[in-house]
Amino acid sequence: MPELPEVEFVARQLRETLPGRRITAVETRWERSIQGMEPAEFAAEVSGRVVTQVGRRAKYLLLTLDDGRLLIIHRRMSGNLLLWAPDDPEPLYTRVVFTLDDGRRLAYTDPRKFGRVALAAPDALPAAFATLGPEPLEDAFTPAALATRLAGHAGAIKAVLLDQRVVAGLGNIYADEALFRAGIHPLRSAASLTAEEITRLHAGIQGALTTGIAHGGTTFGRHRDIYNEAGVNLEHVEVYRRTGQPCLRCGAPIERIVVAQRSTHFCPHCQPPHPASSNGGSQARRSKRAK
DNA sequence: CTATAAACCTGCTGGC
DNA sequence: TGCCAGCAGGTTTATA
Repeated sequence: MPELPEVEFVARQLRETLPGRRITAVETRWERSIQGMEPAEFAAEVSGRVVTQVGRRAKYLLLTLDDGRLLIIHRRMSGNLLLWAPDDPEPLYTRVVFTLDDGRRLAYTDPRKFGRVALAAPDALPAAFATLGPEPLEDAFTPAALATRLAGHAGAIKAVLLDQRVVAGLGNIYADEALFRAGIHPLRSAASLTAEEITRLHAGIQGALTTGIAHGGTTFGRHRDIYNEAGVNLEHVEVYRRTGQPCLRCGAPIERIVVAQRSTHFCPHCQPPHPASSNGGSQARRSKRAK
């Protein structure tokens, strides 16, 4: 479930709460939620450590410990991190519990059990980290950088945007939103996009992500922040899960197709299938015959 | 390489 | 009301 905005929002909350706190105990309720070592070893290694920093890379949440190692959490489809006050009952679907030295606890909850918690040294990160693409909200991510990443990918742009090696952090919601903002059909070949389209896509990616973060992420099911509050970005999405509803720009009904096994939503008028001509985005009209 | 499917899991929703 | 098919924010692995 969580994509970059949902992970980033939670990282920001944890950053105000966790640094300086010591983890005094770790309990595992579902063994496979711990990756790479036995739960007992994990508990022994993590217990007693102080959290010094909170960070994020792609959809991974990174807690730096005072021995330099990283607690790496990936929520996958249904994971949440909930701050759990001493008097409250244990949250549903709790898989791992971190007890803090102020008496509060941080619960990793995950009904579907896809998410993973791991401990790793900075120079021995999980293999996936080595191939992650650029962070789309960092300065180095320019339209030219995006163009470089897309070059050579003949597949559908929607599928390419979901590839974490191309750009890190986009998932199904924000890929659809970014393509709508850019006026690009999800089945267009990534390699076929013009420089102008890539510039619009770059802006669409950043716009969709920052909007998502500003609204606490998109919740239509399970995403919650550390205080168990839902994000409200679902009220601000333009195409995701809006099948059959009128496009907010032109009124045409939003369509749903399947791309790379994922539900894909787009406006058939604002995101035309083939060429870049007759673009619904109202801008980009004249550059066609310039050459 | 690209592409598609299946696996990992459980819960929720909508249709009949 | 009850049951069942289908769907869900992600990633990895296996197969063409």
